[in-house]
Amino acid sequence: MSGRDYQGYDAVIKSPLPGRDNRLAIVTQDDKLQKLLFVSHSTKLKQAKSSFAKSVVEQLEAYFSESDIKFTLSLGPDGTEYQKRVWNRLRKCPIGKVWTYGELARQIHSAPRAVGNACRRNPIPIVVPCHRVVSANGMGGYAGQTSGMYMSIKQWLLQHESAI
DNA sequence: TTAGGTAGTCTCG
DNA sequence: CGAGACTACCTAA
Repeated sequence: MSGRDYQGYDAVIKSPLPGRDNRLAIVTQDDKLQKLLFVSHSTKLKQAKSSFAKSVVEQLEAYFSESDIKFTLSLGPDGTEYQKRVWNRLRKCPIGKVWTYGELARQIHSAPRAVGNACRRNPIPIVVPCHRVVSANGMGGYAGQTSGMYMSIKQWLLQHESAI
């Protein structure tokens, strides 16, 4: 078990996402959301440990039930300057809208491949909506994969948001 | 369909 | 550091 084990999580909740990794583990630091991880359905659930973690839980649950809520959480992801530039820009992508890697790249004067690299390392999926970035011809990837369970999650999220 | 271009990051040495 | 490899890509031919 490398990195944090589940005891390091500030909360673990159930989600309606498809697949085995349908629980969400929340990691905060100094009242900022630092990571959101897809963890296995066998991971122990955990009550929010702080009032900030509780508001993360509430907003996620609202998102799953209504799909068009806007997250108002301060974020503190670890990453390079460039990665944070990509993630910050991505937060401006409205619900129900989809950008291509190329479109996002033009907005920040970069290149599509580099954008894909940064999205791949997004530590806060859903809240930083990397599922809204697709390729010009296909779906792109999600959570580092281009097929499999995480792509199903990406599709689920897009479908959820288009069904407003 | 593929070749070549792109920007950022990672891995060796 | 430096070269080379590796991407959740894109465009032109």
